[in-house]
Amino acid sequence: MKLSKKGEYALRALIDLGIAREVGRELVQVTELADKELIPAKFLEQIMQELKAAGFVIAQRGKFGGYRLARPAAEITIGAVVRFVDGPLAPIGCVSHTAYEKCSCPDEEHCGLRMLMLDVRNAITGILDRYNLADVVEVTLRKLRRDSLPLPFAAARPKPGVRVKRVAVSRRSTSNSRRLAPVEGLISELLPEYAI
Amino acid sequence: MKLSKKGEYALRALIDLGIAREVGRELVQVTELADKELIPAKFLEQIMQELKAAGFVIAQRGKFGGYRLARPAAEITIGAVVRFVDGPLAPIGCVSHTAYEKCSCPDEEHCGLRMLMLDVRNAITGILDRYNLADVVEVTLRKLRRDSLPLPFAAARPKPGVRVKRVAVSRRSTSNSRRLAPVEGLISELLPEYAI
DNA sequence: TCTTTTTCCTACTATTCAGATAGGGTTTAG
DNA sequence: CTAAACCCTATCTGAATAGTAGGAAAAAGA
Repeated sequence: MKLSKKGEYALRALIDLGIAREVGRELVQVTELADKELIPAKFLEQIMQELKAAGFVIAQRGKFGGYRLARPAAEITIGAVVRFVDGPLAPIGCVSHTAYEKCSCPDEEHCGLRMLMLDVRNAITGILDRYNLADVVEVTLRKLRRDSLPLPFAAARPKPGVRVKRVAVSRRSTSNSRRLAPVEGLISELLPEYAI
Repeated sequence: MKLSKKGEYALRALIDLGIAREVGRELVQVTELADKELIPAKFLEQIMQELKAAGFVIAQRGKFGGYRLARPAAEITIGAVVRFVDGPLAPIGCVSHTAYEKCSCPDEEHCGLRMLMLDVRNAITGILDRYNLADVVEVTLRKLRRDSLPLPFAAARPKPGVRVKRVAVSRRSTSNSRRLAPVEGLISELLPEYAI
C-alpha cells in the first residue's frame, strides 16, 4: 500500500509550486525545488518532465526559466497526480473504477476479499480525489503563519526596475471551504483551530 | 497503493480456512485451496509456511493433513495479515504508527503532504484493522446462501465410521454485529438487505 | 555574439522485489 | 511400506524502483 518516492517527490514539487504561486512567485527552478525538499535534482528533473508531458505543469526554458502549475491549484486533485505517477489507487485490480482488471478468483460476485478491498479503494479515493493542491497549500500556509515561520519562495530575484506581480498574497485561497468540512481526520484535523 | 499477489493469496487462503471451519471442515490441504482460488500451488505452499511461522495457521503433517486457522477467525484482523505479508499499511513511512520512518522532508510538522497521507493511512487502517476474517467469512457465506450456491469445503472426506464434528454450521457467526454497523460502503454495503 | 543558466532529452545502471518454479526431505495414516 | 500431505532450500526471470550521467537546445543579458 505504498506511495513511491517518485509519487512523493511529484506531489511535494507540485505543492511547492502551488505555494510559490500563492506567494507571488511565478517560476521556480528544479534546483530550488530539489534543494528545499532534499530531493536528488536530476531525478526531480525527470519527474518534472513527465508532469509537464501530462499537463500538470508548464516549463519556461532558458535563463531565469523554471516551472509553474499549468492550471489553478484547485483544479489539480491529489488523486489525479498519484494515478498518473503510480497507477490506479485501488489496492487490487478488480475493484478499480478507472483501471478495472479481472482477477484470478473464480467468482468475483461472491468474493469477500473483493468486497473489503472495494471499501478500501473507496476510502482512499474518497480522500485523494476530494482534495486538491489548493487545499494542501492552504493548510500548509496556515500552519506556517500560525507558527510565525518564514514562507518559502518569498519574493525571489526581484529584477531591478521590474515590479513583481503580487498575486493574491493575502487572499483566502482558491479552494472553497465546503470541501474542507470536518470529514474526520484529514487536513481538516487542523482546520478547527481556524474555523471561526 | 497495491496489495501484492502474495498478500492477496494469503488473505484468500485464510478466508477459505475460515469458511471451512464454519462449515465443519477441520483441515484443508494446500492443493485444494490452490485449486479453488486458482493460485499456483507451490507458491501458495510457501505462503502457508510463512503464515504458519507467523502463528496465523496450524499445519497437520502427513497423509490427510492440511492447514487450519490457529485462532478463532474473529481474532485475526485483515490488517494484521496485510502488515505481516506486505509491510506497513501507511502509504508513506512518516505517517506509520506501527513502523514509523523519518522521511526526507525538512519539516514534518509543516508538511501538507504528510497531513494528507496521515488521513489516508487512517482511512485504510480504519477498515483493515476493524474487520477480521470472521466478518469476511460471514458476509461471504450470506451471499452464497442468498444465491443458493453450494458452500465450498462441504463435508469433505467423511472417513467411514467417523462422524464429522459439526461445528456451528448454522450459528450466527462469531463476529458481533456491532462491528458491522453501516460505516458507508464496506462489507456492510451488503448487510442492509439482511439487517432486519 | 558570447556566456550563463536553465530546461530538454536519452541512455544507462544497480538493486531489489514480485511472482513464481524445482526438487527433493520428512511425517503420518492406513 | 506406500501414498499423501507438509517442510525446506535454492533458483530464476522480468519488472520496477530509485536513481546517475552527459550533453543539446533555448533564452536572457553583457
